[in-house]
Amino acid sequence: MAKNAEETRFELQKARMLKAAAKCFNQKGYSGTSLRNVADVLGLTDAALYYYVRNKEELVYLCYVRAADLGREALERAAAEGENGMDIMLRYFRYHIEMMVGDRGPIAIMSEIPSLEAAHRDEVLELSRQHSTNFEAVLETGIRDGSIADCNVRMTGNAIMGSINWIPKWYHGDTEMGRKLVTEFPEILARGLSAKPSID
Amino acid sequence: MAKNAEETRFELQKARMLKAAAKCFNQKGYSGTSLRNVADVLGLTDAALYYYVRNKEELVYLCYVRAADLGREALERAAAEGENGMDIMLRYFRYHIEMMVGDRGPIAIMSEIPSLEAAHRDEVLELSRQHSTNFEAVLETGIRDGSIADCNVRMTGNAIMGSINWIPKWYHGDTEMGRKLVTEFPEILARGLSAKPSID
DNA sequence: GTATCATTTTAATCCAGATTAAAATTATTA
DNA sequence: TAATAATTTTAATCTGGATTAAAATGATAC
Repeated sequence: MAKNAEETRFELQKARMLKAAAKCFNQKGYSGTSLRNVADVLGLTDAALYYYVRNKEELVYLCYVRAADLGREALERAAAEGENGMDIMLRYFRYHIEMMVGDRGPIAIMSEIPSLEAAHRDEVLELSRQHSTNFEAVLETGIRDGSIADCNVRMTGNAIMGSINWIPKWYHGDTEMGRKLVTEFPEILARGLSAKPSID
Repeated sequence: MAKNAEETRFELQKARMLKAAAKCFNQKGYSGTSLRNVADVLGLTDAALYYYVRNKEELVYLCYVRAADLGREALERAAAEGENGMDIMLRYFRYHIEMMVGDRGPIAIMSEIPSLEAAHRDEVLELSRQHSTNFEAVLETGIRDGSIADCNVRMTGNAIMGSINWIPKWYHGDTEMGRKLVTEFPEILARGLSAKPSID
Protein backbone atom coordinates (compact mmCIF):
# COMPACT_ATOMS: atom_id res chain seq x y z
CA MET A 1 0.00 0.00 0.00
CA ALA A 2 1.32 3.40 -0.96
CA LYS A 3 1.88 5.79 1.89
CA ASN A 4 1.81 9.50 1.35
CA ALA A 5 4.79 11.53 2.38
CA GLU A 6 3.67 12.20 5.92
CA GLU A 7 2.98 8.59 6.81
CA THR A 8 6.37 7.04 6.21
CA ARG A 9 8.32 6.05 9.25
CA PHE A 10 10.94 8.55 8.22
CA GLU A 11 8.49 11.44 8.10
CA LEU A 12 6.77 10.44 11.32
CA GLN A 13 10.08 10.25 13.15
CA LYS A 14 11.19 13.53 11.67
CA ALA A 15 7.95 15.15 12.85
CA ARG A 16 8.50 13.76 16.34
CA MET A 17 11.98 15.20 16.25
CA LEU A 18 10.75 18.68 15.35
CA LYS A 19 8.30 18.65 18.25
CA ALA A 20 10.97 17.46 20.65
CA ALA A 21 13.31 20.16 19.40
CA ALA A 22 10.64 22.86 19.70
CA LYS A 23 10.01 21.80 23.28
CA CYS A 24 13.70 21.94 24.16
CA PHE A 25 14.33 25.23 22.40
CA ASN A 26 11.33 26.88 24.08
CA GLN A 27 12.34 25.64 27.49
CA LYS A 28 16.12 25.86 27.46
CA GLY A 29 16.80 28.28 24.63
CA TYR A 30 18.79 27.57 21.52
CA SER A 31 22.23 27.64 23.04
CA GLY A 32 20.99 25.88 26.13
CA THR A 33 19.84 22.82 24.24
CA SER A 34 22.33 20.40 22.78
CA LEU A 35 21.46 17.83 20.16
CA ARG A 36 21.98 15.37 22.95
CA ASN A 37 19.05 16.95 24.83
CA VAL A 38 16.77 16.60 21.83
CA ALA A 39 17.93 13.04 21.21
CA ASP A 40 17.28 12.12 24.84
CA VAL A 41 13.64 13.16 24.51
CA LEU A 42 13.34 10.80 21.56
CA GLY A 43 15.30 7.99 23.17
CA LEU A 44 17.96 8.26 20.50
CA THR A 45 21.60 9.16 20.18
CA ASP A 46 22.60 12.64 19.08
CA ALA A 47 24.29 11.28 15.99
CA ALA A 48 21.01 9.70 14.88
CA LEU A 49 19.51 13.15 14.34
CA TYR A 50 21.87 13.65 11.44
CA TYR A 51 19.95 11.03 9.53
CA TYR A 52 17.07 13.53 9.45
CA VAL A 53 18.76 16.91 9.24
CA ARG A 54 22.04 18.17 7.89
CA ASN A 55 22.92 20.02 11.10
CA LYS A 56 21.55 21.90 14.10
CA GLU A 57 20.91 25.02 12.08
CA GLU A 58 18.61 23.07 9.79
CA LEU A 59 16.80 21.64 12.80
CA VAL A 60 16.02 25.14 14.04
CA TYR A 61 15.10 26.24 10.56
CA LEU A 62 12.60 23.40 10.19
CA CYS A 63 11.11 24.18 13.60
CA TYR A 64 10.53 27.74 12.48
CA VAL A 65 9.03 26.76 9.15
CA ARG A 66 6.70 24.44 11.00
CA ALA A 67 5.75 27.23 13.40
CA ALA A 68 5.01 29.51 10.48
CA ASP A 69 2.98 26.83 8.75
CA LEU A 70 0.83 26.15 11.78
CA GLY A 71 0.22 29.86 12.30
CA ARG A 72 -0.77 30.28 8.69
CA GLU A 73 -3.02 27.25 8.88
CA ALA A 74 -4.82 28.65 11.92
CA LEU A 75 -5.34 32.01 10.26
CA GLU A 76 -6.49 30.52 6.96
CA ARG A 77 -8.98 28.27 8.68
CA ALA A 78 -10.29 31.19 10.71
CA ALA A 79 -10.60 33.34 7.59
CA ALA A 80 -12.49 30.57 5.79
CA GLU A 81 -14.95 30.03 8.62
CA GLY A 82 -15.34 33.48 10.18
CA GLU A 83 -18.30 35.73 9.53
CA ASN A 84 -16.60 39.09 9.94
CA GLY A 85 -13.29 40.57 11.03
CA MET A 86 -13.83 40.11 14.74
CA ASP A 87 -15.16 36.62 14.30
CA ILE A 88 -12.11 35.67 12.22
CA MET A 89 -9.85 37.11 14.92
CA LEU A 90 -11.51 35.19 17.71
CA ARG A 91 -11.30 31.99 15.73
CA TYR A 92 -7.69 32.58 14.84
CA PHE A 93 -6.76 33.13 18.47
CA ARG A 94 -8.51 29.96 19.46
CA TYR A 95 -7.14 27.80 16.66
CA HIS A 96 -3.61 29.03 17.13
CA ILE A 97 -3.66 28.57 20.88
CA GLU A 98 -5.28 25.16 20.56
CA MET A 99 -2.35 24.11 18.43
CA MET A 100 0.12 25.40 20.98
CA VAL A 101 -1.36 23.58 23.94
CA GLY A 102 -2.67 20.53 22.10
CA ASP A 103 -1.20 17.51 20.38
CA ARG A 104 0.38 19.51 17.59
CA GLY A 105 2.33 21.62 20.02
CA PRO A 106 4.62 22.82 21.21
CA ILE A 107 5.32 25.44 18.56
CA ALA A 108 8.82 26.91 18.53
CA ILE A 109 9.26 30.54 19.47
CA MET A 110 11.20 32.22 16.68
CA SER A 111 13.84 33.67 18.95
CA GLU A 112 16.91 32.87 16.93
CA ILE A 113 16.07 33.82 13.38
CA PRO A 114 19.27 35.90 13.11
CA SER A 115 21.34 32.80 13.81
CA LEU A 116 20.01 31.03 10.73
CA GLU A 117 22.12 30.92 7.60
CA ALA A 118 21.26 33.61 5.08
CA ALA A 119 18.91 31.71 2.79
CA HIS A 120 16.99 30.14 5.65
CA ARG A 121 16.83 33.41 7.52
CA ASP A 122 15.40 35.21 4.52
CA GLU A 123 12.81 32.53 3.97
CA VAL A 124 11.65 32.46 7.59
CA LEU A 125 11.56 36.24 7.75
CA GLU A 126 9.44 36.27 4.64
CA LEU A 127 7.01 33.72 6.11
CA SER A 128 6.88 35.73 9.29
CA ARG A 129 6.29 38.98 7.45
CA GLN A 130 3.60 37.33 5.38
CA HIS A 131 1.76 36.16 8.47
CA SER A 132 1.87 39.65 9.96
CA THR A 133 0.53 41.10 6.75
CA ASN A 134 -2.32 38.61 6.64
CA PHE A 135 -3.10 39.29 10.26
CA GLU A 136 -3.20 43.02 9.68
CA ALA A 137 -5.46 42.46 6.70
CA VAL A 138 -7.99 40.76 8.97
CA LEU A 139 -7.81 43.71 11.35
CA GLU A 140 -8.55 46.02 8.43
CA THR A 141 -11.42 43.84 7.32
CA GLY A 142 -12.88 44.07 10.79
CA ILE A 143 -12.47 47.82 10.89
CA ARG A 144 -14.22 48.13 7.54
CA ASP A 145 -17.10 45.84 8.45
CA GLY A 146 -17.51 47.60 11.79
CA SER A 147 -16.75 44.64 14.02
CA ILE A 148 -13.34 45.93 15.11
CA ALA A 149 -12.60 49.40 16.45
CA ASP A 150 -10.38 51.67 14.42
CA CYS A 151 -6.74 51.26 15.43
CA ASN A 152 -3.17 51.35 14.27
CA VAL A 153 -3.13 47.90 12.68
CA ARG A 154 0.62 47.56 12.54
CA MET A 155 1.10 48.24 16.21
CA THR A 156 -2.01 46.42 17.33
CA GLY A 157 -0.87 43.44 15.31
CA ASN A 158 2.54 43.49 16.94
CA ALA A 159 0.95 43.75 20.38
CA ILE A 160 -1.30 40.76 19.84
CA MET A 161 1.32 38.60 18.16
CA GLY A 162 3.61 39.39 21.08
CA SER A 163 1.04 38.10 23.53
CA ILE A 164 0.61 34.90 21.56
CA ASN A 165 4.27 34.31 20.83
CA TRP A 166 5.12 34.76 24.49
CA ILE A 167 2.74 32.02 25.65
CA PRO A 168 5.33 29.22 25.49
CA LYS A 169 7.45 31.23 27.90
CA TRP A 170 5.01 30.71 30.74
CA TYR A 171 2.87 27.78 29.63
CA HIS A 172 4.61 24.46 30.12
CA GLY A 173 2.00 21.82 29.60
CA ASP A 174 -0.28 22.26 32.61
CA THR A 175 -3.52 20.79 31.27
CA GLU A 176 -5.82 22.89 33.43
CA MET A 177 -4.03 26.09 32.38
CA GLY A 178 -4.15 24.90 28.78
CA ARG A 179 -7.93 24.68 28.95
CA LYS A 180 -8.20 28.17 30.36
CA LEU A 181 -5.81 29.47 27.75
CA VAL A 182 -8.04 28.25 24.95
CA THR A 183 -11.24 29.59 26.45
CA GLU A 184 -10.14 32.82 28.09
CA PHE A 185 -7.08 34.10 26.27
CA PRO A 186 -8.90 34.82 23.00
CA GLU A 187 -11.45 36.92 24.87
CA ILE A 188 -8.73 38.88 26.58
CA LEU A 189 -7.03 39.64 23.29
CA ALA A 190 -10.29 40.49 21.55
CA ARG A 191 -11.54 42.72 24.30
CA GLY A 192 -9.34 45.61 23.26
CA LEU A 193 -10.38 45.24 19.64
CA SER A 194 -14.12 45.36 20.03
CA ALA A 195 -16.00 48.12 18.26
CA LYS A 196 -19.04 47.54 20.45
CA PRO A 197 -19.39 49.63 23.58
CA SER A 198 -18.99 47.38 26.61
CA ILE A 199 -21.95 47.70 28.93
CA ASP A 200 -21.53 47.22 32.67
CA MET B 1 35.91 64.60 45.05
CA ALA B 2 34.24 61.34 45.98
CA LYS B 3 32.33 59.68 43.21
CA ASN B 4 29.41 57.48 43.99
CA ALA B 5 29.42 53.94 42.70
CA GLU B 6 27.73 54.66 39.39
CA GLU B 7 30.06 57.46 38.37
CA THR B 8 33.40 55.68 38.38
CA ARG B 9 34.93 54.90 35.03
CA PHE B 10 34.60 51.24 35.87
CA GLU B 11 30.89 51.44 36.54
CA LEU B 12 30.23 53.62 33.52
CA GLN B 13 32.07 51.23 31.25
CA LYS B 14 30.32 48.27 32.79
CA ALA B 15 26.95 49.93 32.20
CA ARG B 16 27.89 50.58 28.57
CA MET B 17 28.83 46.95 28.27
CA LEU B 18 25.47 45.75 29.59
CA LYS B 19 23.63 47.91 27.08
CA ALA B 20 25.82 46.69 24.23
CA ALA B 21 25.23 43.11 25.33
CA ALA B 22 21.47 43.60 25.60
CA LYS B 23 21.43 45.00 22.09
CA CYS B 24 23.40 42.05 20.71
CA PHE B 25 21.40 39.43 22.58
CA ASN B 26 18.09 40.93 21.47
CA GLN B 27 19.18 41.13 17.86
CA LYS B 28 21.25 38.01 17.37
CA GLY B 29 20.13 35.79 20.20
CA TYR B 30 22.31 34.42 22.96
CA SER B 31 24.08 31.75 20.98
CA GLY B 32 24.33 34.03 17.97
CA THR B 33 26.34 36.67 19.80
CA SER B 34 29.92 36.03 20.72
CA LEU B 35 31.80 38.09 23.26
CA ARG B 36 33.69 39.37 20.25
CA ASN B 37 30.44 40.88 18.94
CA VAL B 38 29.78 42.68 22.19
CA ALA B 39 33.38 43.86 22.39
CA ASP B 40 33.21 45.19 18.83
CA VAL B 41 30.27 47.43 19.75
CA LEU B 42 32.40 48.89 22.53
CA GLY B 43 35.58 49.16 20.47
CA LEU B 44 37.30 46.69 22.77
CA THR B 45 38.79 43.23 22.62
CA ASP B 46 36.75 40.25 23.79
CA ALA B 47 39.26 39.52 26.53
CA ALA B 48 38.70 42.99 27.97
CA LEU B 49 35.17 42.07 28.95
CA TYR B 50 36.58 39.68 31.54
CA TYR B 51 37.76 42.65 33.49
CA TYR B 52 34.09 43.43 34.16
CA VAL B 53 32.46 40.02 34.36
CA ARG B 54 33.59 36.56 35.30
CA ASN B 55 32.19 34.97 32.13
CA LYS B 56 29.48 35.12 29.50
CA GLU B 57 26.90 33.61 31.82
CA GLU B 58 27.41 36.45 34.27
CA LEU B 59 27.04 38.96 31.46
CA VAL B 60 23.64 37.54 30.59
CA TYR B 61 22.71 37.37 34.24
CA LEU B 62 23.54 41.04 34.76
CA CYS B 63 21.56 42.00 31.66
CA TYR B 64 18.55 40.22 33.11
CA VAL B 65 18.92 41.76 36.54
CA ARG B 66 19.11 45.15 34.88
CA ALA B 67 16.01 44.38 32.83
CA ALA B 68 14.17 43.38 36.00
CA ASP B 69 15.35 46.50 37.81
CA LEU B 70 14.17 48.82 35.08
CA GLY B 71 10.81 47.09 34.91
CA ARG B 72 10.41 47.38 38.65
CA GLU B 73 11.44 51.02 38.57
CA ALA B 74 8.83 51.81 35.93
CA LEU B 75 6.10 50.07 37.88
CA GLU B 76 7.08 51.64 41.20
CA ARG B 77 7.13 55.10 39.70
CA ALA B 78 3.76 54.51 38.09
CA ALA B 79 2.30 53.26 41.36
CA ALA B 80 3.64 56.29 43.20
CA GLU B 81 2.22 58.77 40.72
CA GLY B 82 -0.98 57.11 39.48
CA GLU B 83 -4.43 58.04 40.72
CA ASN B 84 -6.15 54.69 40.30
CA GLY B 85 -5.50 51.25 38.86
CA MET B 86 -5.99 52.21 35.24
CA ASP B 87 -3.94 55.36 35.63
CA ILE B 88 -1.09 53.36 37.17
CA MET B 89 -1.27 50.89 34.29
CA LEU B 90 -1.13 53.56 31.64
CA ARG B 91 1.83 55.21 33.33
CA TYR B 92 3.61 51.91 33.74
CA PHE B 93 3.20 51.09 30.07
CA ARG B 94 4.55 54.48 29.10
CA TYR B 95 7.47 54.49 31.52
CA HIS B 96 8.52 50.99 30.65
CA ILE B 97 8.32 51.56 26.90
CA GLU B 98 10.11 54.89 27.21
CA MET B 99 12.98 53.06 28.84
CA MET B 100 13.08 50.49 26.06
CA VAL B 101 13.20 52.97 23.21
CA GLY B 102 15.11 55.74 24.99
CA ASP B 103 18.63 56.29 26.28
CA ARG B 104 18.36 53.62 28.93
CA GLY B 105 17.49 50.96 26.41
CA PRO B 106 17.72 48.50 24.98
CA ILE B 107 16.44 46.17 27.67
CA ALA B 108 17.34 42.51 27.32
CA ILE B 109 14.58 40.03 26.58
CA MET B 110 14.82 37.27 29.17
CA SER B 111 14.92 34.45 26.65
CA GLU B 112 17.66 32.36 28.18
CA ILE B 113 16.89 32.20 31.86
CA PRO B 114 17.18 28.39 31.81
CA SER B 115 20.77 28.68 30.61
CA LEU B 116 21.80 30.59 33.72
CA GLU B 117 23.59 28.76 36.50
CA ALA B 118 21.30 27.63 39.29
CA ALA B 119 21.75 30.49 41.76
CA HIS B 120 21.43 33.15 39.09
CA ARG B 121 18.49 31.44 37.51
CA ASP B 122 16.65 31.27 40.80
CA GLU B 123 17.33 34.91 41.51
CA VAL B 124 16.16 36.12 38.11
CA LEU B 125 13.09 33.92 38.24
CA GLU B 126 12.26 35.37 41.62
CA LEU B 127 12.64 38.94 40.34
CA SER B 128 10.51 38.06 37.37
CA ARG B 129 7.84 36.43 39.50
CA GLN B 130 7.86 39.41 41.80
CA HIS B 131 7.26 41.79 38.93
CA SER B 132 4.35 39.70 37.69
CA THR B 133 2.85 39.67 41.15
CA ASN B 134 3.17 43.42 41.49
CA PHE B 135 1.66 43.89 38.08
CA GLU B 136 -1.28 41.67 38.93
CA ALA B 137 -1.77 43.60 42.15
CA VAL B 138 -2.23 46.77 40.16
CA LEU B 139 -4.80 45.03 37.99
CA GLU B 140 -6.65 44.01 41.13
CA THR B 141 -6.46 47.54 42.49
CA GLY B 142 -8.01 48.80 39.28
CA ILE B 143 -10.75 46.21 39.39
CA ARG B 144 -11.57 47.18 42.98
CA ASP B 145 -11.58 50.91 42.33
CA GLY B 146 -13.69 50.41 39.23
CA SER B 147 -11.22 51.75 36.69
CA ILE B 148 -10.38 48.33 35.22
CA ALA B 149 -12.89 45.74 34.04
CA ASP B 150 -13.07 42.47 35.90
CA CYS B 151 -10.74 39.90 34.33
CA ASN B 152 -8.51 36.93 34.99
CA VAL B 153 -5.54 38.88 36.30
CA ARG B 154 -3.02 36.08 35.88
CA MET B 155 -3.79 35.55 32.24
CA THR B 156 -4.34 39.20 31.45
CA GLY B 157 -1.03 39.97 33.07
CA ASN B 158 0.72 37.34 30.97
CA ALA B 159 -0.90 38.69 27.82
CA ILE B 160 0.21 42.25 28.47
CA MET B 161 3.71 41.36 29.61
CA GLY B 162 4.04 39.28 26.45
CA SER B 163 3.18 42.27 24.29
CA ILE B 164 5.74 44.40 26.09
CA ASN B 165 8.47 41.81 26.24
CA TRP B 166 8.11 41.12 22.55
CA ILE B 167 8.71 44.74 21.53
CA PRO B 168 12.48 44.37 21.13
CA LYS B 169 11.81 41.64 18.59
CA TRP B 170 10.38 44.09 16.09
CA TYR B 171 11.58 47.51 17.28
CA HIS B 172 15.18 48.15 16.33
CA GLY B 173 15.80 51.79 17.01
CA ASP B 174 13.68 53.53 14.41
CA THR B 175 13.11 56.90 16.08
CA GLU B 176 9.77 57.60 14.44
CA MET B 177 8.46 54.18 15.43
CA GLY B 178 9.83 54.76 18.92
CA ARG B 179 7.74 57.89 19.28
CA LYS B 180 4.61 56.09 18.17
CA LEU B 181 5.37 53.23 20.51
CA VAL B 182 5.42 55.53 23.49
CA THR B 183 2.24 57.35 22.57
CA GLU B 184 0.10 54.63 21.01
CA PHE B 185 1.16 51.31 22.48
CA PRO B 186 -0.04 52.09 26.01
CA GLU B 187 -3.47 52.97 24.67
CA ILE B 188 -3.67 49.75 22.73
CA LEU B 189 -2.78 47.71 25.81
CA ALA B 190 -5.14 49.66 28.03
CA ARG B 191 -8.04 49.48 25.65
CA GLY B 192 -8.89 45.92 26.58
CA LEU B 193 -8.71 46.74 30.27
CA SER B 194 -11.07 49.66 30.44
CA ALA B 195 -14.13 49.35 32.61
CA LYS B 196 -15.75 52.30 30.87
CA PRO B 197 -18.03 51.60 27.95
CA SER B 198 -16.35 52.81 24.76
CA ILE B 199 -18.60 55.24 22.93
CA ASP B 200 -18.47 55.43 19.16
C1' DG C 1 58.80 62.28 37.57
C1' DT C 2 58.25 57.96 39.61
C1' DA C 3 55.47 54.61 41.70
C1' DT C 4 51.18 52.49 41.91
C1' DC C 5 46.88 51.22 40.39
C1' DA C 6 43.43 50.55 36.52
C1' DT C 7 42.45 49.01 32.07
C1' DT C 8 43.32 46.66 27.77
C1' DT C 9 45.69 43.67 24.62
C1' DT C 10 48.32 39.74 22.92
C1' DA C 11 48.79 35.19 22.42
C1' DA C 12 47.81 31.05 24.04
C1' DT C 13 44.95 27.15 25.85
C1' DC C 14 40.73 24.72 26.55
C1' DC C 15 36.48 22.44 25.89
C1' DA C 16 31.55 21.33 25.21
C1' DG C 17 29.15 20.10 21.87
C1' DA C 18 28.66 19.73 16.75
C1' DT C 19 29.88 16.86 13.21
C1' DT C 20 31.56 12.62 10.59
C1' DA C 21 32.73 7.80 9.07
C1' DA C 22 32.28 3.30 9.57
C1' DA C 23 30.16 -0.47 11.81
C1' DA C 24 26.07 -2.56 13.82
C1' DT C 25 21.40 -3.23 14.02
C1' DT C 26 16.74 -3.40 12.42
C1' DA C 27 13.22 -3.48 8.86
C1' DT C 28 11.69 -4.71 4.23
C1' DT C 29 11.49 -7.03 0.04
C1' DA C 30 11.32 -10.88 -3.07
C1' DT D 1 15.62 -17.24 3.93
C1' DA D 2 18.84 -14.37 1.77
C1' DA D 3 19.62 -9.94 0.06
C1' DT D 4 18.94 -5.22 0.25
C1' DA D 5 17.63 -0.93 2.19
C1' DA D 6 16.66 1.94 6.27
C1' DT D 7 17.87 3.39 10.73
C1' DT D 8 20.83 3.84 14.70
C1' DT D 9 25.05 3.54 17.28
C1' DT D 10 29.94 3.69 18.35
C1' DA D 11 33.90 6.01 18.49
C1' DA D 12 36.35 9.35 16.71
C1' DT D 13 37.58 14.14 15.05
C1' DC D 14 36.91 18.96 14.62
C1' DT D 15 36.01 23.66 15.85
C1' DG D 16 34.36 28.22 17.18
C1' DG D 17 34.33 30.73 20.67
C1' DA D 18 35.01 30.98 25.77
C1' DT D 19 38.49 31.49 28.91
C1' DT D 20 43.18 32.54 31.00
C1' DA D 21 47.93 34.41 32.00
C1' DA D 22 51.17 37.51 31.25
C1' DA D 23 52.63 41.60 29.11
C1' DA D 24 51.62 46.30 27.60
C1' DT D 25 49.44 50.48 27.96
C1' DG D 26 47.16 54.21 30.19
C1' DA D 27 45.64 56.87 34.32
C1' DT D 28 46.29 58.76 38.99
C1' DA D 29 48.55 59.91 43.17
C1' DC D 30 52.29 61.70 45.70
